[in-house]
This record gives sequence, C-alpha cells and structure tokens, in this order.
Amino acid sequence: MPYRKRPGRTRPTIDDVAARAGVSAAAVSFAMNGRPGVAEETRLRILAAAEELSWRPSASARALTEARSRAVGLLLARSVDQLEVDPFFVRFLAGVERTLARSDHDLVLRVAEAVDPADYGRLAGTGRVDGFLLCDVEVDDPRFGVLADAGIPAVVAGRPVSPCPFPALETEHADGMRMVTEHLLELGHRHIAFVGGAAHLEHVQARLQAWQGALAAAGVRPGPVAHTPAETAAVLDHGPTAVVHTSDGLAAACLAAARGRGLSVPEDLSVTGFDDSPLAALASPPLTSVRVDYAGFGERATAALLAAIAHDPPPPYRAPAAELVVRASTAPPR
Amino acid sequence: MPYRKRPGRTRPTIDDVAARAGVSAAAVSFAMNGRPGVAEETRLRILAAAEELSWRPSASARALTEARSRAVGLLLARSVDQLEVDPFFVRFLAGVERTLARSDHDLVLRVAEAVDPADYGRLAGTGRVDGFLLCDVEVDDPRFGVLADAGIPAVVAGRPVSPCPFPALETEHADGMRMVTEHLLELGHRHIAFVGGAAHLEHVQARLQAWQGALAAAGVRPGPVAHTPAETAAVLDHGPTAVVHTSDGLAAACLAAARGRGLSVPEDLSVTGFDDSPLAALASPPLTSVRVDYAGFGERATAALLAAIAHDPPPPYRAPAAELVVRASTAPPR
DNA sequence: GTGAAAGCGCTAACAA
DNA sequence: TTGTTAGCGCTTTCAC
Repeated sequence: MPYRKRPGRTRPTIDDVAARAGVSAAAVSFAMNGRPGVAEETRLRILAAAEELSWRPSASARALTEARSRAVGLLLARSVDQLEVDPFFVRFLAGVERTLARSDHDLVLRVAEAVDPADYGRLAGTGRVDGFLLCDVEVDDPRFGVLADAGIPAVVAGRPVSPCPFPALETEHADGMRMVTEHLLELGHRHIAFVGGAAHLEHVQARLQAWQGALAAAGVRPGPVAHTPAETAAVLDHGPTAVVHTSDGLAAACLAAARGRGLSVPEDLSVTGFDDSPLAALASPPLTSVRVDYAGFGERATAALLAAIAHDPPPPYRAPAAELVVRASTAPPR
Repeated sequence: MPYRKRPGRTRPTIDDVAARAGVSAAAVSFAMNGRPGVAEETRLRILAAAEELSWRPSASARALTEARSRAVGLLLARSVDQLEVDPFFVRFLAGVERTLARSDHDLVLRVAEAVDPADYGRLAGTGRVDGFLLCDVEVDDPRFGVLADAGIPAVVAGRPVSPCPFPALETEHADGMRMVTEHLLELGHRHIAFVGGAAHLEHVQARLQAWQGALAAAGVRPGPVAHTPAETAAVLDHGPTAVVHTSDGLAAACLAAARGRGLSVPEDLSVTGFDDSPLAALASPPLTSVRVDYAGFGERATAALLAAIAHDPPPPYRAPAAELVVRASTAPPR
C-alpha cells in the first residue's frame, strides 16, 4: 500500500466541501467555476459549504489539470543601485499588478544583478508561469529564441531590434525628447547638447535620434553628445546654452556641475531631465522633464500578455504619449 | 473513457525521460532529487536524458505531491506615487530576491493601493505560497490572525505592536535618529524640530522617540513636532536652528520651504533627511541623512522565513545598524 | 538497485 | 441535473 497520506493538519479539499454539501466533487468544481449543469439551489449550497470551510481550490492541483499556472513572470536584471534610481521599474510594476489583480493571475518576480537567458527556459520548463513580460530589450536579444523554443507566450515591453516572434509594445517616450528639444528651440536656444545613458540601450538611441531629428527640422546643428555623467564637464566646455538629458538623475548631476563652475540655471544654462521622477520636482531649480505613463504601459502590456496566453486576439493598443513638464530649469538663453 | 489528454505540443514529462534513459519514472525522480538508491552510472544516464530533453519537473505536480509550492508571498499596499518615493521597497525587495535565488524559491509579489487582510488568507488557501513576508506593521495588525488561522508561516519585517505569533525582525533604524540628533547637538544646536511621516506608522513613532530620547539625554527641550510637509511652514515659524526628518523627501520639501523664506541651508538652518536615498546626494545642498542596509534586512528576513517554512531553527539575526551620512545640509548654528 | 502502483487535489468527459 | 471516473506529472512506499 504505497504512499500514505501525510499526517498533520491539512487544508480542506474539494471532497470535504462535497461531503458537507452532500454532492459530488465534480459538482463542487462546476459550481465554483460557474459552469452550467448545477441547479441553482445546489450551487448555493455548495458555495455556502465552501465558504464555511473557507476552502479555496488548490493552485497546484488546478495548474496540473488545466496545464496553466495563472501566473506570469517578470525577470529583471538590475542591481540595487540601479533599481533605486530607475523611474521605470516601479511604475511599470504597479501597472502590471493592476491588470493582474483584475484577472486572477499572479506575478512571479525575479530581480538579480544579471539574468541568464536560460533562466527563462528553466522557469518556463517548470510551468510555474504561463508567459513572460520582457523588458530591457537588447540588440540581438537571446531571450526570444529561448522562449520561442519553450513555446511559451511573451510580450515585449520595448522596441525589439532583432527578429522577434512576440508582440511588442512601446511608449512614445522618444517623442518626449522631440518635445523637449522643440521647447528649447522655441525659447531661442541654438546650441543644445545631449547627455544620455549607456549608448547600447535602445531607448537611449531612440531619444538621441529624436533630439537630432528635432534639431535637423529646425535647421540647427546638433551640439555635443555624451553618454556618461563624467563627460558632463567636457560637454559644458563647449559652452552650450542648454543640455538635454535622458534621465532626471543625469540632469541633476548636470545641475551640480553647472553650479560647480558658477553657471546659474536657467539664466546661463537650461537643463532638462526625463521621466519626471520625484527628483525632477525636488531639484533646485525644479527640472523641466518629460512624463510618460509607464504604469499605463505596464497595464496594457500585461493585458496583451494575458490575451496571448488565453489565445485571444490582442487588445487594441494605444501607446502612452509623452508629456512635456516645464519647470524652472529652462528659460531663454541670455 | 473520460478526460482525454489534451492534444498539441506539451512539455516532456518524467516518463519521457525515464523511457529515454531506459529506467522507471521513480528512478528519474530519485536521481533528480539526489536520493540514494540509484546506481551512479544510472544516475548519470538519467541526468543526461533529462538534459537532452531539457526536461524540468513540473512545478505544479511537485507542489501537489510535496504539499508545498516553493514560493513565498509579499503583499504591499502602496500607490504608484508612494512606491516611487519609497526607499525601503526596492532595497528590501532586492534583498529578498537575493536569498530566494539561492534557495530555489520564487517570489509571488502583489502590489496594490490597498490590501485586504483576507487576501492573505485567500492566497494561503490556494497553497500558491508557502509563507509570507509581512511589511508595514500596523498597530493591531489583522494579518496576524488571518495567517495564524491559515496555519501558514510568516516573518514580520518590522516591530509588531499587537501580539504576534510570528518571528519578527527589525533594523536599528531608530538608532539613526539618535545619531542624527546627537550630531546636531554636537554642532551646537539647541532648538531642533522634528518632521515625520504619518503618525500611525510604527517606524515614525520609533524615530520620534529616538529624537526625544537624544534631546532628553542632552537636557535639551524638544522643538516642535509635525507629521506632514504642509506643517513645515508652521514649524519654521518657531525659528528652529535645525529640523530632522524621517525621510529624504520630507527634508527636500523643507529645503524648498526654507529657500522660499530666504533661509540659507545650512547657515540659517540645518536640515537632515533619512534613508540616504538618491535624493539625499542630489539635493542642494546635499542632505545629511541616515543609511540603513534594507537590502541586507530583506535578505535576512527571507532567510528567516525559509527556515520557518522548512521547520528549521531560525538563523541567527544581526539587526542592520544605522549609519550617519554627513553632508552639507548640516552645520553649526549661526 | 529497480520498478509497479497509489495518491496528492482537481477538472472534465461521459454515463446515468 | 448529478455522480463516476480517468488522468494531469510527480513522489514515495513497498515488493522484487
């Protein structure tokens, strides 16, 4: 007689509920899942019994029979320090949670300094999640292949560069860089520098191009370009009247550098940030920045993923727009 | 003939691996779980077969037989706005992930504006997680009862006020407020105000008491106390020479208010923050603040939870200490 | 050292 | 409308 049930307190099972309601387990299952074939009176009796026993169907048992876990995975490669200054992460996460909560799905979150692409395969292999949200798109992203092989749905939050078998969604963040640049142009600036994050990031490139595009459209020659805060000094040496940044953190660093060399902002130098993080409002002077609805983005990306998992057609997608937030760090040049 | 297996591509199962290795499914299970009773040669053959099929045991099937999910839950009640300025969350999360990664467990994360205590019971009831990490302790915390009833392990990250059946861990953050206050005292300040977050939060009270304690020890009468940024003006009306805050955000607001009334920091007014968030270093002037290793805290709290789940004795706990970070926002009074 | 088989809790096909 | 039952993939007991 193999494998005796382990002793000790155990949660109630569907059989307990069935017994209490005087029906079969199948009836309980049907009643709980709102399936037809159960008399209304019976259903109520079953629901009451379930409630009295405070029974909830076992997630693993359901997952086993339904061959789906009702969970989605999000794997993020960030160090603590990066995470802390990343205005995207928490907002996106909040959006993800918002739509997940409405759909009876859970989030399996993994955050680590580095994520091995094979981790996606491993997680998919165990069936712990039904699909993935893919952030931080890389050029030639190795995750696409792994996940395609695993045959698990995914949705890309970003603009894939390499061939991608999954639906991809993007915000109009780059358009925000256009807006910022045009704002500066309208103020009369003609010598505008660009300081961005790491050049290999797709979103940095997109913003760089938007900046270039706006300047070209106005017939203005682009100022110096840099990709690290360390280069800020060199950029300022060029004597620009304005510097655009791809993050508020970079802009804050520029503020400090400007102060260091006796430049007053915005009189001597206009400075713009990006993402409209809490930093932007609290900096001094407060930073002109760009706001993008990353929470809404997370919400919609997740909705798209859930649709893919359910083999439903993708829901209509409207890319969150960028919004210019003008504050005291920008003004006409001297 | 009931319930035919659903068609279509399906992941390989333990039987596929067994067939490939020419053994029984039981042998595969034993080999994968490092259990004795399998010849070394056989084990290798099995592992190879599993590798070739890139088979991973089904999480739900294991969870079902083992009656545990190898996942822990973290439910957070935060709005997007709060999340964004919360220096605790991401650091704690990073720590949680760190120890989870080392232990083959996953994190089921839920973030919502509000969390119904019953949600804990529901999640526990489905068996989707084996235990909970409890943050944001409340006076008379309803979660303790729910989880005790559910018979699921939990670890409290904070200092419980109401009777608590679970192990609780805390940092020495409040000691940081003592350090900050003594720092100001040493600089010669005798009129020190306190501006904190919501008064009902346990950690705010703890810091308030530490502030009072330090002043009392020095025989200095406490200055005004406030719990919202809106009251900052009233506090400044009292003409303190220094204001301590329970967060960098509040301190930054104070900086702005001081600037607004022509007070220069630190000459006319010393200001201190808390948590040493990115804001502290970027504020102008940079804020004297307090650093607490929240990541390490998350790491250790999770280790304690995993021990509780495994019915192991709790690992030794050393509370992360507070560290004073002196920057330009504090100086001797005029 | 190995394999057969029961059982984990649930869903769904089928018969009654 | 309701009950019976196989089967989801795995672990473990027990006999071989």
